[in-house]
Amino acid sequence: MSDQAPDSPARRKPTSYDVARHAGVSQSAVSRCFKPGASVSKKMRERVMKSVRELGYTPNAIARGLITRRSNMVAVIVSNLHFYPEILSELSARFSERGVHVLLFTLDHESDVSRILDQVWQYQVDGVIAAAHLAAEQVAQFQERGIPLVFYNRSYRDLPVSSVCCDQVEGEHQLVNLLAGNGTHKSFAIIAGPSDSVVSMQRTQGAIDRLQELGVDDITEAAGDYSYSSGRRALQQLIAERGAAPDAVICANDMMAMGVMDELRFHLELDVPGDVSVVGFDGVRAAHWSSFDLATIEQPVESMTEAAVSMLMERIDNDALPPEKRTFSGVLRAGSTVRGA
Amino acid sequence: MSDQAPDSPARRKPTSYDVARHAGVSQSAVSRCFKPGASVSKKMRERVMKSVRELGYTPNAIARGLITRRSNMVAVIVSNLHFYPEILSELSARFSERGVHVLLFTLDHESDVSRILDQVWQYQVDGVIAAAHLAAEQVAQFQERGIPLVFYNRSYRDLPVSSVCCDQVEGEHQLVNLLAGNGTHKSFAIIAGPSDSVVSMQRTQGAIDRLQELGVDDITEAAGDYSYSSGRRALQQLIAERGAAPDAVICANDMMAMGVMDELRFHLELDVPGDVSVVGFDGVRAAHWSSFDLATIEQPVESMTEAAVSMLMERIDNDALPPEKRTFSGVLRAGSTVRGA
DNA sequence: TGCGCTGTTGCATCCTGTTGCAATCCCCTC
DNA sequence: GAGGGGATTGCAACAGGATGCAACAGCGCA
Repeated sequence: MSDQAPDSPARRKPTSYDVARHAGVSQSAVSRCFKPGASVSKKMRERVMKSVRELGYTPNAIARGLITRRSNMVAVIVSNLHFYPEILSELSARFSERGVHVLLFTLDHESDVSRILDQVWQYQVDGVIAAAHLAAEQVAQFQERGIPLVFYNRSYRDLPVSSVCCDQVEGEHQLVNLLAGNGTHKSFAIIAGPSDSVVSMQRTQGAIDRLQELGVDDITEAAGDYSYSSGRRALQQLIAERGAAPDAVICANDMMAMGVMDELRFHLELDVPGDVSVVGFDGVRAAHWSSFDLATIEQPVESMTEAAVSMLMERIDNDALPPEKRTFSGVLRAGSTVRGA
Repeated sequence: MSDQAPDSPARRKPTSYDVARHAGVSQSAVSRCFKPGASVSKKMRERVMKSVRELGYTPNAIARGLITRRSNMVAVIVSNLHFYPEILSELSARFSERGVHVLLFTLDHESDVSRILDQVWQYQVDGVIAAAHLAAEQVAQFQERGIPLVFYNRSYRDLPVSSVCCDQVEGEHQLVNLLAGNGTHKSFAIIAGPSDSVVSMQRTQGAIDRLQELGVDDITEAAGDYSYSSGRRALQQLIAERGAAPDAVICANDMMAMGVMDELRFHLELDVPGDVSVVGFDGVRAAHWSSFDLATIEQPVESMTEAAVSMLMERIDNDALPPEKRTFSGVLRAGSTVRGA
């Protein structure tokens, strides 16, 4: 009588009720067969699973999430500019091991943040990893709503939030020590990232402080946006300002450092490190390539992602855990872009 | 009497019932205030919204998805190796414009696929973008379940599935024409990607066919895994086999081409393009850098992602739409790695 | 055979919104 | 003031599975 073909491809997906009817048991029995550790006899489980296979049943994670108040999803918020693909796939893999799924949010403009957060609340995620800048009142909303939040590679000195970072200041000190080791560099330039980036601020300030400790006072500053081309532009601007290239350029990240290297070598006909030394920060893949072999600080990405994931999961399982900041030391990679190193 | 502090941070999130009670209206009225185009009087909407603000209510997308059978989530499946960050953020942004969220799945090993698909079914996603290889029977499951699927940058010649591709064969023809244009190249090498990559197969076969059309018969082949270092290794192996460097190296993607360039220039002391010409495929950012300035085919990433997203959305809204394959032409970028070009 | 204990199972209710339908309201017209 | 019609609003039935509690089965032991 029905006008729907019994095996039409658009037929309704089977539910636990369908399975229960087919197996001649109650719906709750079916439910229990999918709950690890539930009290189900072997006979019951086999009977149910047989029907499950025959009907092609898959539990509905949405419905489950509604009643358990656990969606098993976490949001990962990344701002477009500074995102390394490795981190994202690393995060995704590690969450996946724990049966948790990643809902991805990318930010084009900082103004999107509140719109994004609205979405985050709606989707009932169990927790959030933020690799983007949030305002203090936005951070406060997480606390109000009881949603665990872990910052990745940025920390808020005066806010009680969890974060995983690489020690930016220590890293810059290592780089400056490498540069200053043999006294061949007199003038220094620093190319910062975007002015609203706390990480850039920490890195550049770390470098400046160490330089000043060592008695250097010829320091010029410029800023880019973390991209290759912005590194090149910043260098041009810097040289226009100074009238000559500095002895060493300290860049807030590797991308800009590689831009600087290419500008020096291919457009200004200067040798790296013969004429100018260059250092970066991050340890991205391309920095290892023979074309660059850049001196940089390698962030321990694996340890950092593992830490971020486990911190978040712990806080999802136990909401009484206080915020915690974990800082990892970066590893100096000397490369061959520093004169005399 | 309650032992729960009234403003404890862990208090239950307000639901539409709480809002309704607070505003003195029915729960369905609250629901309608969040449904665009629903019949709600201005007075009612204001009254409800006032309570919404006062209680800090956010609709629960999970519960909504349960009844509407639309989760407004799509799964994006990427296999680790060949993924460009740009594509992912591009996809995420375009879906976001349409109010759709991205659930990210990354594949480490091909064996993960069926486990991943299981997760995909459970999460009731409205559709799937796959930038990974699926077996024919896995593709069939999508049809059975009525979940729209669009492949990104890989197509199945003999399967009725939707896909968005760059024309690999045409692109290779352009590259070979560029190389062969002035008759200075006699011997050619081809570095393919992994053997299970259909894209790599198409690209290398496209190049070989065109070379043979032009009467070239000195062609050596090797394979890498799409990575920079595998390009270098493949070149070494190739030279060991031939006894000398070929006149031109055609690489299945840009990463390997850059590896080849670096191996040639920095380890074999050969000039590019003076001694050896190199071409890639993809048009990744680094290919544009002055260090490489690689001859390659630029995939029209924006058009392709837009096409993938709109194809998927159309099929989510209308499940009667037949599969469609869309192929975009790549744009030749001459660069400066081809002798005499 | 009867009793108590442990391990299973089913019942009923709950989670949070959405929506068809019917009741109601408001305002205007006659 | 009564009647009519469209716009609003509320009621109640879902969507699909989780779970506390009570009922019950099976088994060992007296």
